[in-house]
Amino acid sequence: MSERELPKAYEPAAHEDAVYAAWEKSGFFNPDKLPGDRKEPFCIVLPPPNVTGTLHMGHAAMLAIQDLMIRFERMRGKKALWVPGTDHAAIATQSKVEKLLMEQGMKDPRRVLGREKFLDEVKKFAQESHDTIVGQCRKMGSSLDWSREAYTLDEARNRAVNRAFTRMYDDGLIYRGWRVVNWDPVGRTTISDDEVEHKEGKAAFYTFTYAPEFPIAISTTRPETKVGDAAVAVHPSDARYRKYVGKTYELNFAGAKLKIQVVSDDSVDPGFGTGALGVTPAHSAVDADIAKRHGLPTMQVIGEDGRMLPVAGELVAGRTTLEARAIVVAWLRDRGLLQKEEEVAQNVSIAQRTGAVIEPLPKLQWFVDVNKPLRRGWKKTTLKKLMQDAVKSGAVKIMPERFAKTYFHWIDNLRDWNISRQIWFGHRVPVWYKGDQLSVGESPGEGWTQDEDTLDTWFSSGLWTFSTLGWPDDTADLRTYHPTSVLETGYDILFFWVARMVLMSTYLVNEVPFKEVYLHGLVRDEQGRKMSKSLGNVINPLDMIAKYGADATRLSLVIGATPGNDLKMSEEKIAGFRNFANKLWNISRFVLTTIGDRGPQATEASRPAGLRAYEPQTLADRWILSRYGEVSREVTRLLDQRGFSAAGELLRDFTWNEFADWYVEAAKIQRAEPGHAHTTDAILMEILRGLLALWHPFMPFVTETIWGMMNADSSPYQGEGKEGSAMLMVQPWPEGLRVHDGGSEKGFVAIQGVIESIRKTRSDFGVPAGQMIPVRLTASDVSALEDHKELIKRLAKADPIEIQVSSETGYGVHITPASFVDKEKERARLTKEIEQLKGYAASTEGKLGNDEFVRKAPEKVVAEMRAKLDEAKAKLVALEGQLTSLN
RNA sequence: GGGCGGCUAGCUCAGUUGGUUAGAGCGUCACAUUGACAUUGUGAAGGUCAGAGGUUCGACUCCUCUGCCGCCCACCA
Repeated sequence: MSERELPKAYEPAAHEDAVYAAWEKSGFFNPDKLPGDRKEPFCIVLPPPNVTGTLHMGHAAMLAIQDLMIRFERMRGKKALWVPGTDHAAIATQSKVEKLLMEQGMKDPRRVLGREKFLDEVKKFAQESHDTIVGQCRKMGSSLDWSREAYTLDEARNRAVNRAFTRMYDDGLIYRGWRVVNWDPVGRTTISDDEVEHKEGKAAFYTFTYAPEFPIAISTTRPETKVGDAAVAVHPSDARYRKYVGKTYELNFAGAKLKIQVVSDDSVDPGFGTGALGVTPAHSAVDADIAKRHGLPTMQVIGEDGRMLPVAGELVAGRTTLEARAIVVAWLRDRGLLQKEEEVAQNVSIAQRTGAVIEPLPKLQWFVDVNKPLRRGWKKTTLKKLMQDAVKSGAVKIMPERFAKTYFHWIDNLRDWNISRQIWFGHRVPVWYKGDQLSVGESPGEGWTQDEDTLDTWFSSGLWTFSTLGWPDDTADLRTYHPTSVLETGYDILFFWVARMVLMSTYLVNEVPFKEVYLHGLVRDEQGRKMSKSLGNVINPLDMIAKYGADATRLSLVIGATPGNDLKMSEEKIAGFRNFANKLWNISRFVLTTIGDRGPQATEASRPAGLRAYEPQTLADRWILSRYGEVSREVTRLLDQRGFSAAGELLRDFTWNEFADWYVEAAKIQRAEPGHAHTTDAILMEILRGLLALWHPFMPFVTETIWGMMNADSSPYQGEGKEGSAMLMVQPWPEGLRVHDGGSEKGFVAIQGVIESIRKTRSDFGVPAGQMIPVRLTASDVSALEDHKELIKRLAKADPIEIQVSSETGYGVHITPASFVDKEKERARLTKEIEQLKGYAASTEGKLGNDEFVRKAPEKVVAEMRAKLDEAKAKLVALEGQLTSLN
C-alpha cells in the first residue's frame, strides 16, 4: 500500500457515515443474522429517550457504554441484541408542545384544538423528535437492531399496556378511588409522588384561633385552606386539650360556616406549634388520613384551577389561593385572632415537568396497590415484597452496590401509585363505562364510553424489557432474551423506571427484567455544573462528533467515568482522545505503509484473534508478545466486570507507551536485519490487529476504518459486492496470546532501563555522558545487552556503547565516552539520589528488623522488600562510587 | 428530620479483599525532533491521601468523631 493513500491524520468525518452504512447493510446488528453458531444471548434494551427533543451528552454516554458492552459481547460470540426505542413521555411531551403552541400565540391549545387535533400536533412533534434521535444514535455508532425498534406508544406496546392493566385490575391490584392527590394546576393533571420535587423556601407561619369562642389555637402556613377544616386534632396524652376532646363547635371563619370537632389522634406531635392541628381533609394527605379515622366530612374548597370554590364563602370565592390567604390573614388580624406570625423554612412541592406549585386535591383516580397481599406460588407476597426480593436475592445486581440501599429505602416509603393522568397524550385507561357498569380491557361494544384519562408514562415504560420482546405473546425473542442481561441507565431514574420495571416484570412475567443494573452518573460541565440552556454550558454531542469524531467523543464519556459518579466533561478532554485516535491511526499507517509491500504473507501469517503461536526471535519480540497477552487478558477481565474506564486506560497505556513507543521503535531497527524482518513484521501486524479488535468496542469507527484498509481487497465498504463478515465488528475477540516460557522477555525490560538511563543522562547534561549506569542485571541480561547493542545505540542515540559489568557490585553498564559538562550539577543529582535511597534503605531495614512484621506479613511481601533493599544497597554503592570518582 | 456519596498533584480523577518509595490524563516548565504521528518524543517540578483519635507489625484503604461540599428521600401541620 502506498503512503499516498493514507492521509497523515485520521479524518473521522471522511469515514464515519460510510462505515455505519456498511454495518447496517451487513445486518449484523440483528443477532439472527450474525455469523457462526451462537448460543448464549446477551441483551440490552435501550432506555428509550423521550421524544421531547434532541439527545444530550447524557444520552451519548449511555449509548457509548451500551454499545461498548454489546460490541464486546458480540465479538465474544454471543447473540448480542440491543433493542432501540423511544418514549412518548406523556406529560413531558404534551407540555412541551403546549408551550410551543402558546409561544406561537395560541392561548389555550387544548381548548382551541380539541383532543384529536391537539394530539395530531403532539404526534407530529414526537415524530420529528424521534427522527432526530434515531439519526443521532447512528452518528454515535450505536449498533442497535433497528429491525426491532419500538415505541412506548405504538400498537404493540398498547396491547401490552392493556393486558397489564387488565391483569392487575382482575387481581385487585389496580383500583379506582377518591384520594387526596398531587394536582398540577398548570399541567391540569394529577401526578405521582415521585414526580413531585421539593424546593426549599420560606413561608409565613400563622398561629391563630378560628373564632373568639374557639378555645384552641392552631398553626398553619396555609390559612386559606382552613375554610375547609372539619376538626382540630390533638395528641391523646396532651393534658392541655383533653377537656375539649369530643366537643363540636359551630363557628364562622372568614365567611365560611365551619363545624369543628376536637378529636384526639396519635399522629399529632404535641411539641409542634400549639400542639393542635387544624384538619383540612380535602387539601392535605395527612389530614385526609386523620379524617378517615374519625369519620370526618371532606369539603373541597380549592378548585382545579387553583382558585377558591364558592363553598369557601363569599369572602374568598373565586380568588387564587395566594389572594385568599391575604384576605384570611387580614380577617384574622382585624378580629385580633392572629396570635403569631413567624417566618419558617418550608419545602414547597413543585411539579417536576411544569414547575407548578402542587395543590393537594381530592380526586377519583386509578391506583396500583403496592401493599395488597397476593399469592405467588406457595407464599403470600405483595408488589413491594416482589420488588425487594428481586434485589435481596441477588437476582438483580445493582452497580454500584450502594444504590441498593437507596432502592430499598424508596420501597419502604412507597405508597399506592397514582397511574391516571388527565392529559391526552398517552395510553388511554382501558376502562369502559355504560351507566353504572364498568368493563376493563377491550371495548365491550356499542354504547360504552372509554375513561377520559391516560396512564402515567412510567406504566408503559415499566413493561419495556418484555413489551419490546413481544409480550403478551409468547415469542421466541421473549424466551431467548428475557430476562435481559444488563440495564444501563442514569441513577436519577432508579425509582421512576428501574424499580417500576422490577415491579411489572416480576408480577406480570414472573421474571426479573434484567440481571444487572449499571448506573451511570450525570454528565456535567468542567466546573461540575449541570448542563443547561440557561447557563449556556451545554456541549452538544453532535458538535463534538463533527469536530473530533464519534470515537473521541465516546472515549471521553467512557474513560474516567465510574458507575454512579458524575462525569465532568470538557472539550479539551475530547480533543485529548482525538489525539489518541490519531495515534492509533498513525501506528497503523506505519505498519501498513512499511510492511504493506510484503502484506500478503504478513496478513496470512496472522489472524485477528486466537493468535497462533509465534517464534519470537528477539527480546523485544518476546517482551511485546508477553505484554500483549497480559494486557488482552486483563482488558477482557475488566470488561467482563464492567470496568470500562480501567480497561480503556490499560489499553491506551499499552498501545501508546509500550507498543508504539517501544516495540514499534525497536521494530524499525529489527526489521532492517534480514533474519528478523519477517517475524517482526508478522508481530507488528498481529498485535495491531489484536489492538484494533480490543479497541473496537470503544472506538468502532476508526478501528473498522483501519481494518478495512488492512484488508483492502475485501474491504466491506470500499469495494463492490464484498462480504460483510470480513468486518472487524464480527471478528472474534482476542483472548490473549500464550507465550513460551515467560521470564526471558524480562531482558528487554533491562534494555529499556539502560536506554532510559542514557536518555535521562542526556537530558540532564545535554551530551552523551560517560558514567556507570546502575541497572539490576542478571547474567543473561548482560548477554542480552551485548546482543542488543545496536538497538540500544539507536534508541538511546548513544554511540559508541560499551557494556561492562562492575567488579564491585556485579551490576551496571558503562557508556563511553565520559565527559560531563557540569560536575556540580551531577554532584547535586547524585547526592540527592543517594539521600533518597538511604532514607528508603533505612526505613526498609527498620521494617525488616521488626520480628513481628517478618512473622506476620505475607512471605511474598517480605521477600520482595528484601530483594528491593538489596538492589537499593547495590545501587547506593554504585552511586557513591560515582560520586567519589567525580571528585 | 432520615439516608447516601465526595474530600488523593494546579485541574479532572484511579487506587480491586490493609502490604515495597501513592498513580494516570490534562496543565506547567526544560530539552529534543528532516520519514508513522507537532494531534509528536524525552524528562522535571508538584501530594504530611480534609482533620483528630482508634485497631494493626503495617492504614489512602477498616472503626469512631469532627469539618466542609454535593445528592437523594421525607404527609411536622
